[in-house]
Amino acid sequence: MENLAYGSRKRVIEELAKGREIAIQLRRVLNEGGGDNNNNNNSNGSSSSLVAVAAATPFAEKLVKEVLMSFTNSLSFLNDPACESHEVVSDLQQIRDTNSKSEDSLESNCKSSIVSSKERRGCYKRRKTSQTWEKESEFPVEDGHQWRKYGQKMILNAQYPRSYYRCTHKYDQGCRATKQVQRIQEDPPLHKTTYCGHHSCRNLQNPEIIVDSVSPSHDHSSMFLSFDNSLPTPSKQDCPFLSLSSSSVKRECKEEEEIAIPDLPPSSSSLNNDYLIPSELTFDDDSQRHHALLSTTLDDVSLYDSAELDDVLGGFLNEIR
DNA sequence: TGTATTTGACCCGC
DNA sequence: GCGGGTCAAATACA
Repeated sequence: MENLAYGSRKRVIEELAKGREIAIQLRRVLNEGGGDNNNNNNSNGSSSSLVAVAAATPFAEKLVKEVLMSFTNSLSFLNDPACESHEVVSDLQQIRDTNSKSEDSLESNCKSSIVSSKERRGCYKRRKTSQTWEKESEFPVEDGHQWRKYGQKMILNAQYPRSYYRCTHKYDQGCRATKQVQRIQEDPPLHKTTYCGHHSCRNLQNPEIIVDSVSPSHDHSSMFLSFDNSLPTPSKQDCPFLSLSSSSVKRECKEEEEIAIPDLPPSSSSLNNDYLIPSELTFDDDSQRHHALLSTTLDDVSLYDSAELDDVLGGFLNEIR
């Protein structure tokens, strides 16, 4: 964010602020419409709240649509090549190219294109420091993704070896996500997991949306989202990037659910369809839970219960500022 | 037999 | 030159 030109940065802040205000309105609407289930547990509460929710839904949809529009605009501003960090461009470009060029890049990264398999050992282009974030937990965290261990090393001044994992779909889907797990201490056991890069793969094992992030104490530059693109791509009628549709999507509430600023798609000028940012709005009236789902053909971002929107957007603003 | 893990070698950034 | 990240052959496992 530090690299943002002042004008674009201002616009981003304005858009996010606008989105936040709209989200606050939305929260009120949803709460008034029966979002507060705890107060509607009497015999008539459920049906009446459903009616209220149904009545409020069109307006709520409109509000959420505006929220999503704001986010989309913000993203498009951030996609301005002048604003986008070199790092992200490079990283995403590599992701984009991976599927079609994985073999080529492997070769091109070698000093010699004609080498034996034995000589190719260790022939790779080490990624420059990319966006990372860390989690500490008593046990290595189950984050819903499939990982394959590809290395382990003793680290200087570290008591325990560090394990290296890559996404199982590195080769079949070109996913470049990796993580490192290192035990920090024995008793009580404590592991630090460092994630590097985000998943561009479909997570077939666990289709639910996983949001990886950092605690507030972490540097915001390392904030990241982990996405899942297993959901259908909505149309893009409402704006070049945005559309609304309806489906039923439920999200499991996880203990460590956090929302983070996603890394950005390539600049809009170079966008191909894979990187457009449509969005999807979901209202699950039956369960009286409200969700808005932002999805991209590459990634999906899920939001939430209405009460979370304020926090989420407020967090975005704080991060920007 | 196919897949995952282990482990030493290799390469790159600092 | 050193330390850390990745590769890939060898090995383990289901």
